[in-house]
Amino acid sequence: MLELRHLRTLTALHETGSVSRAAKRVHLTQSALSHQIKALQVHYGLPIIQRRGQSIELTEAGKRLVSLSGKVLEEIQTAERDLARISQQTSGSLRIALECHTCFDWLMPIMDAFRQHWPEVELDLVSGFHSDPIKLLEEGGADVVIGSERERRRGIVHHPLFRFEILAVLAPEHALRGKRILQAADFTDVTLITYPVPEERIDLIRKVLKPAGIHPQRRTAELTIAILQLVASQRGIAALPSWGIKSYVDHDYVVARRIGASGLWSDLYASTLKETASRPYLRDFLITARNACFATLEGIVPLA
Amino acid sequence: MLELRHLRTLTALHETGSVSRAAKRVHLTQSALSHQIKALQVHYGLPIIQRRGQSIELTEAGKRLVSLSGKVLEEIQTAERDLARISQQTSGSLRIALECHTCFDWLMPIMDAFRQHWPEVELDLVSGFHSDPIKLLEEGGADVVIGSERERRRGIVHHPLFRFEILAVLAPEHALRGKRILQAADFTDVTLITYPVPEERIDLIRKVLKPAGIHPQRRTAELTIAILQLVASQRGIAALPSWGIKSYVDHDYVVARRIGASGLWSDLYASTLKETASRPYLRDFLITARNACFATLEGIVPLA
DNA sequence: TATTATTAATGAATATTATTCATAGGTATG
DNA sequence: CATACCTATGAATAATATTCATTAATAATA
Repeated sequence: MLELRHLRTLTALHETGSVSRAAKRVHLTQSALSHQIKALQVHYGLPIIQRRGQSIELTEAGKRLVSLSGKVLEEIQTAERDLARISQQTSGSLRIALECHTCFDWLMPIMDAFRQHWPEVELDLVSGFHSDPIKLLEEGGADVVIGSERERRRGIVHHPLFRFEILAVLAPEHALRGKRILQAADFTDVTLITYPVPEERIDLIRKVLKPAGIHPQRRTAELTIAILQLVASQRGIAALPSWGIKSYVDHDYVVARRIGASGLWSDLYASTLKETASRPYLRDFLITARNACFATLEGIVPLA
Repeated sequence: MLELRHLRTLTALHETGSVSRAAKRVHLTQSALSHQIKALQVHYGLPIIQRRGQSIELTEAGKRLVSLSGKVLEEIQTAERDLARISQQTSGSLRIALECHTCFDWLMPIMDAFRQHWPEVELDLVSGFHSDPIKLLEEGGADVVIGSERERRRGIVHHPLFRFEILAVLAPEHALRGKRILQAADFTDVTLITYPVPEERIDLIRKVLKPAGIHPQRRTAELTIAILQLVASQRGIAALPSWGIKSYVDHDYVVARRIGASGLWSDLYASTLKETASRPYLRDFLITARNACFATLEGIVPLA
């Protein structure tokens, strides 16, 4: 018999186009999903997915179920928001401090949706840079910090968002374009174009260049698009999340290269005080954020 | 985590107003439902139901979930109809033969809904009386017979619908009104008002009066309301399903009395040929019919 | 008012079912 | 042609839902 678990699987399947990726998304094994799919197909006497070589494709029946799933899961979320409202603790503030510049891109639409769902909650972005953002939480200057730290600290909870890859971005005519993978040494004589944040905040420098003793020149820009313009016009190399540059790469405005053999990856967490973590609107924010990210950002991977 | 099973339980709970009755409806034990409810309440940190003496009441949270359930289950049914259409076998005929006169009352709205959901299926009522309605199926004169027989016959499947009680209906001033329960002997000198069908088709006669050797006078009428008019004007007693007369009893137009200590009950089945039974639109018809009946008719009980 | 019949809640035992593990076979890629 | 992916599958295991047995509470009945 059909259960919500199946619907959740279906959407994951639809969004990832692969059983194993979908499995990661719903925190199960590939085998579990395979069995689920099998059961559904037997139950309805219809194929739900179809192997397309390496990946899979949803059949007509599968797509119909995905559309069902979309509606149903959304209705459930709305209902659960109402339940949260019934149980009170529904008003409060959600001031978000962003450690990661590019996160603006995906955060905006989520914030818009959130404002609609939780009109009673005061939603804000905390601007400016903060050397110790976690301290902000403790001092009450913010309610959530979105960043990549996961330092264990009592009273603080780090909610995993996702893992993403940071790629080097070069002009299509750049001398290094021939290399499939860039190593630390390749950055010796280049100018690095970054957001205007301290060095410790830039993963490429902290995790790759500094350990290798390399200190390239830096030039900063506020906006992602500005950074890409500088890159395209040969002023230097940038290191940006794969999902932030996809459309530019697809249009050959710039090219992207992996950094190091297994790539440079970064994990994103939403950190809150323990007490904030239990607030229903915060939980809803996290669920929505994760869903939206997995639905829109390509190439990201779920975290434990 | 919320699953469809919980939603199905919730609606049953809502429609029956009792955990044990709801349990029967979804073919589980009372204990199972009690555990489900507990789990939900823990999960949402909210009470879902509230004891009101003997029976229960849904809390605000519970009602919200019921409304969710309604929407969701309906969407699922629509989706499953679409799946059936995808898998073909979607057209055909559904000619219904009615053994039970009163069934018109609940069947009509169901047929209307069915026509909308399955425009390709030819839907009809087979009129007239048939001494052996099952024969109709075998001869291809009908696709479903709704009646109370459950004679085992190869190639025929009997799908249980529900069990209902047949009550004696009297005028409020009738001499027998003082008795809580009527026995066979009470019918000795009364006129029985029935639909114009053979005696073998009238449960009261077949199961109660004939075994007791009592043969009361009969007078017939085509419509339920006509029968009730005759009863109200003291022309005799009728025996009708409890759900068919409820509103008349509530308005004191007539009074209803149980027949025999444990009541006179009748089971309703929808019988089809084995091959017809597997058609998706037939399955959908059965599910819809059962749901609609349990939602509208009071005092009916699920069958195995 | 005592008695009986119902009804719901609960903990422990059981049955069922989902999930994982281990593995095999298929398909791209270099 | 080897390697790295992917999916499918049967058996073993883990998880969980359900039942069983019992208690407490409430309503109906004598």
